[in-house]
Amino acid sequence: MLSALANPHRLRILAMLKAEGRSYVSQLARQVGISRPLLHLHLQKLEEAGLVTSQLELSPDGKALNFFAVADFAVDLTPDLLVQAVATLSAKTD
Amino acid sequence: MLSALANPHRLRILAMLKAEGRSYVSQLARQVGISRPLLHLHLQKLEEAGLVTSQLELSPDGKALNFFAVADFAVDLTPDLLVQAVATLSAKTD
DNA sequence: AACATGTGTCAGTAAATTCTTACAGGTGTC
DNA sequence: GACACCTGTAAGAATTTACTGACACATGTT
Repeated sequence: MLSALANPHRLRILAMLKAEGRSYVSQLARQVGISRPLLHLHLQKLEEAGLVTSQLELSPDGKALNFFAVADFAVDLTPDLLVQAVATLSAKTD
Repeated sequence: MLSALANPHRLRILAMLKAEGRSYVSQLARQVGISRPLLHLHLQKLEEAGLVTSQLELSPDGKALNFFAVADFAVDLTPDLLVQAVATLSAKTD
């Protein structure tokens, strides 16, 4: 999840989605100013991290649009929380 | 700062420092189980991000030891905060 | 002097990410 | 059918990040 946030493009995508409320892939690509395949990749990572949600819909003229929106996350980033996170990742008995 | 946290080694370093209170480079390298030059690199990134602090001291037998400790940070990771962060990074007038 | 401890840095390589280009499929309109 | 939209994926290039091994320097002990 932290690696998903460690990228300017992805932060910009989140900001844009937050501003727009929701947007579909091609439109969002134009808004952010990056290619559609690249956006698709970033959206994948964001969705895997649970930071955005997708919802496939049909427009009035029958086209399939994949809408994305920011998930409602809230994490208190402190040293203590990171200690817990590390315990989760590695079950090493040093 | 987010990229500094987006790495298992660095999270482990923070966890170890939090557990030990403080530690110097060579000792910490042994504790975490990575090479000293590599640890040095990670500590650099952590310090640049303001997540750790360093303090050069002299041991009783005259050796210069560089002690590190975790900084007392607290960030509330929410969509709204990220929007602010993006505004800081890019002053683009779209 | 040779050794063990500590500090840092630099060059080259390995690996992971990021990005582009090209492809393949869908529906509706001219 | 050709075009305009939309969707996805996959291969290869380019870039960034991570890592190793060697070097240089310092102090105290054998």
